[in-house]
Amino acid sequence: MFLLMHAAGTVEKRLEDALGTVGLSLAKFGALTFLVRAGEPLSLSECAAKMTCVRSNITQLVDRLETDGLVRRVDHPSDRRGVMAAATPLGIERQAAGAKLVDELKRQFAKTLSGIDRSELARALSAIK
Amino acid sequence: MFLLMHAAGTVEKRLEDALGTVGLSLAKFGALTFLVRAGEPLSLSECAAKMTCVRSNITQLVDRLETDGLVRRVDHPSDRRGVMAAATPLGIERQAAGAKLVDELKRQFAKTLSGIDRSELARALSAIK
DNA sequence: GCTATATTATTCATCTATGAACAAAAAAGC
DNA sequence: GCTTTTTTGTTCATAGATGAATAATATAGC
Repeated sequence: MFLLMHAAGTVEKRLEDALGTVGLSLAKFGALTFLVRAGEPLSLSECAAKMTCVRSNITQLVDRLETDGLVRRVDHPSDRRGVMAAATPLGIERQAAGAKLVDELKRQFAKTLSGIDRSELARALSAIK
Repeated sequence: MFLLMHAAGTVEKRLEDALGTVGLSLAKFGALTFLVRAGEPLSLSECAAKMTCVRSNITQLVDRLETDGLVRRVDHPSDRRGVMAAATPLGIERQAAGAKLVDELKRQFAKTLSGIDRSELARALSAIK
């Protein structure tokens, strides 16, 4: 159990370190990826739902992304309460750079697990609910 | 890779929830466990080293544990800079309660993985460095 | 149509974690 | 012995996450 948590922590740290070289954190990269993939502005509530976190977290995350110039807030067209977030061109670019690094890590990760039955591993991890 | 992180997150949340019922967090339980097992006051630097975290983190964690009455600070006998932390009787009690819950979760965890070759899983997770 | 209830984003307080800067004290170097 | 360096704990700023409380606006109920 603790081995699992430790392994995940190691992977997470690697991800953070890699993303750090392009000025991103895992949280920022995650949010940015959702926005880029959506291709259109998403309401902050949608973001929170998709990223399974609390709305106040998104508020702050978008604050930081906006400060970085990677995301901008847009008024919701029909709901005056609503605020939407959209990736800026710089945000799209940065996300792509991050995705490249993440893919590279995925390859390394697969290599590390070369001697292992990966579908079995996936089955084990999926069983944890 | 993300499956691994997600599984770990799930386990962690379960741990936090369980420990929450006795007024502990994973961080507090971890620190408390070190202190209880040591059986004697440990310097904050030792704590940081053993828990592989930064000293300022320990300062704050011990602050909170002290507020909870689970730990108390003791002057270092020979080094006037030094501060040591010791578990209080209440801290020892609380740690035991937490340990019980953690053991229960371990059992559940093992059960969840009943159809799986656990030594193989351990090997896979250990390979991640 | 107007009131009661929901939802939306924000703010605030808290927890956990990191790293930089700092003051006090110990250890090394000479 | 006295200076330099290192170590020790704290504080502060920052990031990330949660949950409670709040104000503004939508939506439901009647």
